[in-house]
This record gives sequence, structure tokens and C-alpha cells, in this order.
Amino acid sequence: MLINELSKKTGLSTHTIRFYEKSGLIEGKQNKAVKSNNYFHYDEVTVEKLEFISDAKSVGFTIREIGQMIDAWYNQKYTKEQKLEILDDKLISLEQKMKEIKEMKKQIIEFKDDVLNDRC
Amino acid sequence: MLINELSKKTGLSTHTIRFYEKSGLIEGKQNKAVKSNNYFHYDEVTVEKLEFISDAKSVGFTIREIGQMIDAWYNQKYTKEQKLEILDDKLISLEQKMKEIKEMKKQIIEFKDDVLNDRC
DNA sequence: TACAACAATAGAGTATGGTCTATAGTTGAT
DNA sequence: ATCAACTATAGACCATACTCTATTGTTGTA
Repeated sequence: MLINELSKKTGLSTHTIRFYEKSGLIEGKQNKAVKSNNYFHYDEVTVEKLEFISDAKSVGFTIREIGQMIDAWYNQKYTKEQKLEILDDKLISLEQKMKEIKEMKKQIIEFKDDVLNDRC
Repeated sequence: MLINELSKKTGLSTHTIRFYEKSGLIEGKQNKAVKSNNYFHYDEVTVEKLEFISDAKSVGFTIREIGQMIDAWYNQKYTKEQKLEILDDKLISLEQKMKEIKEMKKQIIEFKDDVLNDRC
């Protein structure tokens, strides 16, 4: 599919998709047989990747971190051990985020309690 | 205390503290009796606030959101009902973040499983 | 063949959240 | 009195992650 269809499937703008492509997160393929244009073609895996990118972004991962994860899963850039290390690293950082969120929840609940009891 | 001491107590640079002050998150007081300088003085509540700001930032809240929470707790800018609404709103967004993190964990664990079993 | 809708590329512009520099003045110990 | 260490203010600069504009070229339908 071309970028417009990819955009419609993922809900991301063509600008954003091109930005992710420039950032190395996804990669379209140009058909060398066609000489009249240099349009990029995208497959279903790219749709998957973009969905993953959106999810990963909303939990706070940076483009760089997301790139590492994509490389650890879809590409042959790393050895098996390196891949596992990267993914474990990300799992640890998610555990950390969870802990911080739980702490923040506690704190906000305390705030609420203070508001309810006119202690602030 | 002056800004340097505040900086040492919180681990935040004086620049960052001044940035937060400009952003309306904290507020020092100038001693009008002293006419030779216009130094700002900070209290223990400001230390607390800065610690809260650091925690809130690391769970992904924006400066604006953090400002709302601080206003909902420390200030009289909002009614009791508005304060509770703001805090509940933030609790909901934390629940959402938790859900997303759990999903992401699942996905990364699947990735790991694929790596371990040479499925990618 | 005209033309709307699409494509690629380069580069400018925006928002957020800092971070740093320059300047000018103040304080406190020696 | 000197001077290092502090203070305030203004504004420049930076990184991240987009977002938009301008330009040029292509495709497909009427």
C-alpha cells in the first residue's frame, strides 16, 4: 500500500509516518521495476509497527527506545542475547513506571482526602 | 532559604527552579523590609512541591497538569468540587497509564518469547 | 488532455521542557 | 576594600517529537 492508505489504516498523518521513517522506525520499499515514480510501498508489518509505536509512545518510550525494541524484534541488527537484554531492559523500566504511578496514585488520594476534610 | 539551598535540597538546578517558578508551579517571597536586594525566599512547602513536581514529571504529567494539581491542593484558586474533579481526573489518567503499561508489558513479553524461540 | 488527488523531498515552524549565557548587582568572609 | 560566591533578569539555545509549507513530479478518472 502507499502512504495515504497506511495513514488511513493507522490514524497517523503522512507527515508523522514520514517522520518515523526518517527516524528509522519503519521502512517502505521502492519498486525498482517502476521507473516513472519513486513511491514507497508499505506492508502489513508496517501497520503493526506503527500501532506498536503509538502504544509505546503513549507509555512514554522515546523514539530511540522504540527503535531499539523494533530492531530487537523485527530486525537482525542484534544477537539473540542483545535482543533479550534490550527487551528485559524495557520491561524493567515499565516496572519502574508502574511503581511510580502507584506512588503518585497514593499521593493524589491523600490530596483528595485533605481536600475532603478541609485540611488544605 | 535562598534558591541555592533549595537547589541543593531538591537536586534541581537553580535554572530549573526558576523555570518552574516562571511556569507558576512554585512561588518565592521577597522580603520587602530588605531594600538592598530582591532575593526570593523559599519555604519547606516549596521543597515538598518540587519533590512532587519531580515525581509527577516522571509519571508523564505535563507542567500544566502538575500546576493544576498543585493549585488543587495548595491554593484557593478552585472550589472544593473543582479540586476533587481535577484530582479525580488525574487518578483516571493514572489508571489509564497503568492499563497501557500492562498491555505494553504483555507485548514485550511476547516479543521476548519470539526471540527465545527463534520466531523472528 | 485536463485536473484533482496523490507522491517525494527539503526545510521551516511549533510546543514542551528545560539549559545556558550575559549582564548587573549583592553578600559575606578576609 | 577586595573578591569569591551568590542573586535576579532577559533572552538565546537545545533536544524531542512532531507539523506544516513549498516545490516538483505522478497517477488516474472524466
